[in-house]
Amino acid sequence: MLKRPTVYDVAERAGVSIATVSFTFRKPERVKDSTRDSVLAAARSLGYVPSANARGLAHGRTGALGLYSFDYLLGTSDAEIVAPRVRGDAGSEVATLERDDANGNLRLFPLYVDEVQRGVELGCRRRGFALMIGAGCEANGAAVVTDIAGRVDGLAVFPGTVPSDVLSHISRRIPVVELSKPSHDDELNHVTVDNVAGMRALTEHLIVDHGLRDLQFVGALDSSDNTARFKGFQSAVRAAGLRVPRRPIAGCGGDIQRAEVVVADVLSGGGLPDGLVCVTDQDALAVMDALADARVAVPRRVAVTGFDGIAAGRIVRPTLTTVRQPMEQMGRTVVDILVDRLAHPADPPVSRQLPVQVVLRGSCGCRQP
Amino acid sequence: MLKRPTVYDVAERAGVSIATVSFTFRKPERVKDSTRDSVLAAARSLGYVPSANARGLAHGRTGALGLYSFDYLLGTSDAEIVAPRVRGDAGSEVATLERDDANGNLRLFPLYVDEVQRGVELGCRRRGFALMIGAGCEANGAAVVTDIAGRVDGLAVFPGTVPSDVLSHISRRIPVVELSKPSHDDELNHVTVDNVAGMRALTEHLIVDHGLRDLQFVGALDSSDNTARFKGFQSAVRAAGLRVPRRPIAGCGGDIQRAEVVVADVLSGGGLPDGLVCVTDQDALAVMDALADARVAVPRRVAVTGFDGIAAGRIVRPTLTTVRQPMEQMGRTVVDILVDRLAHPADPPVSRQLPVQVVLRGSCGCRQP
DNA sequence: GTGAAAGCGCTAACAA
DNA sequence: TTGTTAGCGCTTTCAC
Repeated sequence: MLKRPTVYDVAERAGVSIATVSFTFRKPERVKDSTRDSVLAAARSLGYVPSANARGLAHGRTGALGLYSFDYLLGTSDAEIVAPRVRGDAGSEVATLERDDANGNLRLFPLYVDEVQRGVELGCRRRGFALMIGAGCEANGAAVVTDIAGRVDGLAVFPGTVPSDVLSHISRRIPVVELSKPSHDDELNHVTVDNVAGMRALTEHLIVDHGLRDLQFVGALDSSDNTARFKGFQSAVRAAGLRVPRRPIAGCGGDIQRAEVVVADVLSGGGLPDGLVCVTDQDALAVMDALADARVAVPRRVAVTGFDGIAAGRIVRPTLTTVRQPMEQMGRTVVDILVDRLAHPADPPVSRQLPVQVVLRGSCGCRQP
Repeated sequence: MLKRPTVYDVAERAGVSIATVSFTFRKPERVKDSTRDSVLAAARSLGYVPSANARGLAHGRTGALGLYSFDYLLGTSDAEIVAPRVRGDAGSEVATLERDDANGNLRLFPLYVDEVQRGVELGCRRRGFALMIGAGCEANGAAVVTDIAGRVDGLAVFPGTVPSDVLSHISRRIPVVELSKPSHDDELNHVTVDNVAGMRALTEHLIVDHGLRDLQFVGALDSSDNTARFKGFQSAVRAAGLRVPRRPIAGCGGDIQRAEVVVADVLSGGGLPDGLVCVTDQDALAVMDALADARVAVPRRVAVTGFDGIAAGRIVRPTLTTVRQPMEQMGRTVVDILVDRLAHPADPPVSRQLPVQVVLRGSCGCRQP
């Protein structure tokens, strides 16, 4: 392990040339059986593992795809790091936890990004690509994503994670898919969902089936996804002849502290509306938490809805009415696009829009909490 | 994008040598300000992204770590693939789902491997490594893992995913951590948990606090983790002076069909024991499902317990009593070991054992279902 | 402060 | 069928 064996070592040991070693691994059928056997034997005895790095360099392709995502994990749970025990440490004690509440204690994992990533993993496997994943924060984001871009044949990024100039820079080198953004006239490929139609359908449901009249939209319009959702909301409200909120209530990004502020503002301000239509599930879950703290019954006194369809929405009580994105399918589609782009580099960028699905659960009043 | 720009292109454009270009990116302080500016400008106008591949080759290190895991994802949900709509496709309809049961419908994601992977991701980020992930099946496993091994500086694998001869082969090239296996006298590093103590404590709880006398162990002894858990179970039963089952009841690996067979066997065989101590949460969840189908009340007529602490155990009713592994911490520890090995290649392999935690919930009778 | 040149480990013509 | 050889894009002494 000190000096990693190379083709040269194997060739020498087997008494052949390096080309023959290479052939033995890439096109085994082209070398004589006896040669192959001796090369394989030499490789085995040496512990030879071909360097995909060098191969990629020579061949012009790395055979890997990259995925760059949010850094929402960072700083999660350093507190829980405990000094690890050494094996054999006498009497490694076992702690016992007697209370473990499903609701509050449950982390939101898997989130939207996790489920999309899962789809990407599936896609890569199916297409025979390795997957390189990374995430960064504002500070080092550009550096990290550029690093990854330098390692792969194609890259997928979540929206809002990479400055667009960095992205367009990268896309001159390799194909890039940006998730959840409409196609500008840019050189990027896109995978989106129908945010407008989804949010419109959900809002219509609140109005038509539950007879709600006074609806407010909660969430920051800091992404095109969110903006489109607000448009869908407005359009449904307008079509019903109701008063159309000009602006959303500030969101909380899933942060419970900020959700409490939001709820306090709503309560002290114009009073409670009939429904709070949240821009994401994470916003909605935080808002529901804050409402519970404020003793406001959901859905009886106010309906709450989300958007995304993350797993946690099925777990909370009341269960969360939402619009589900086909997250895994989005991930697979990303890979399909990238592979296709690799095969046809000259073709113009593509944009695929996937359908969404309204999921009616407890928080809108459809089912018993 | 057709011809990816290289150092040569940048050097030419900036009117400097390739060494200067390289220096500009690696040691910016060593080039004159004006030179750096012109190189950066050239790089920008060309869309230059350094090839980490080539750098790795020249430098001898890739700066990436690898994680190889189960292929439990494969073949998951191809059925749900729908023809994607093209953007602008008029009236992308929105389906509405009115029933969405939390229990049955919920996928088990995130599983044990997902949570460990999360820890690995965190660790990589903290240590400045990229992460390459992959998984394979029996058929192509060796090829896939070798491919990954050829791309990274260090590799982590889940137990039972890679034949040990392949692993020891790889470990001659790069440091390898195998999860959840005790240290043999091998050249691999290991991260384990205290399976014996955990299962012993859980079993004691059933005996002492719930007064259960007739306990059976459910699960295949096909891994050292599982074997250790069985040992812990036996040891607690023996210490209590109860009859010690010589062999476990065959497990089901989380498969509901096979769980039904297991439950049918138990019912038709010696009759229902007081408790079914399952080797993993997935086994336990499947067994609970099968028991529910057979109208056997848990925990009233039989207690059921698991091992791992996956998220799904908090969601099912009754909630699952189990032993929680510190999965995220295991992932972080894996990275720590790998990085350390890279820094001190001559040191002997290490083994870290992490503590576990008994989590008392509904399925043993501790809380209301 | 900058350039020339020798590799890093492998692939793929082209020759033999 | 196998060997020779010229790169792939970058880093890194060592001169200048």
